[in-house]
Amino acid sequence: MDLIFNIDFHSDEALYTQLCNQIIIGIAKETVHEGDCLPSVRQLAEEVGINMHTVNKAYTVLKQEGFVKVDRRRGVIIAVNTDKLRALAETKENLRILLARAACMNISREEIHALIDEIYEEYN
Amino acid sequence: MDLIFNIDFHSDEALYTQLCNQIIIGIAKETVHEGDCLPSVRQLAEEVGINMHTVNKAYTVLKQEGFVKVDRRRGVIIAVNTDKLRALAETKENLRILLARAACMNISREEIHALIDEIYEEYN
DNA sequence: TCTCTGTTATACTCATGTTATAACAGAGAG
DNA sequence: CTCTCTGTTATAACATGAGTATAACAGAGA
Repeated sequence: MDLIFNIDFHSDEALYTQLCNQIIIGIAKETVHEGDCLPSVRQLAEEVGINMHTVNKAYTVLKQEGFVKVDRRRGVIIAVNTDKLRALAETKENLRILLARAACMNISREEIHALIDEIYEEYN
Repeated sequence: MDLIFNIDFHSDEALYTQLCNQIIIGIAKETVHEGDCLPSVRQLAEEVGINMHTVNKAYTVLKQEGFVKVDRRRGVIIAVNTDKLRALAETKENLRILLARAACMNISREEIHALIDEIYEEYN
């Protein structure tokens, strides 16, 4: 299956951030796999109706964060560069504020665990 | 114990967002409780060395998100307005992208559950 | 050579974050 | 009533970032 991009122009999330997130979710759901090519910047820009530079920014961020790399011959390809210690630290910091909000709203630890399982089911 | 604000002027997070997060974490950790007063906008601005309007924006956001309310006599006080269904939905959506990143970096479901428990321990 | 990659440069518009100065209404204290 | 404290509002200025636009470049494959 191929990646389908769904851009919300009225969202407060930046367009390039939406692209990044959807690609990352695609990797997690195994819609795309290690070594797969992503559309060229011009192609994807045309497809979703945005500027080439916005797509390029998304790819640049994904490259810096270690999700893709550039192959002169094939373009941008999925290549996850695992820095697990750093990823664990970042995940924990992001969870800290997310769980604080949840705790304030009376969401229990058990409800969070349940949500985690539900989402991991989505990722097979 | 009182809230201690730690502002990072070099962060890419907006100053008012940092204030919001630290207050929310303070509520979750029970450093501040329902009914407690927050510093006045001018007081807090002076304390952390930023503009009054930046503090005011943080308070306005917290009010809109249902963490505080304004009492004409006492100022801004902690008052969590629970909209649990909405909170659950938002939490799940935020977890989705966070877990996708984690999954890409080979962080297992069990490791996430462990992180959750570690953080909830911080919140007693 | 032609055409496709990503990349770089420049420039413009627009929204947002932050600061600054100022003023206003409501409420408590003297 | 006056003084002083609240939050709130208005206006203006500036820097930064997001997004677009047009254009050009080097590398690689056909």
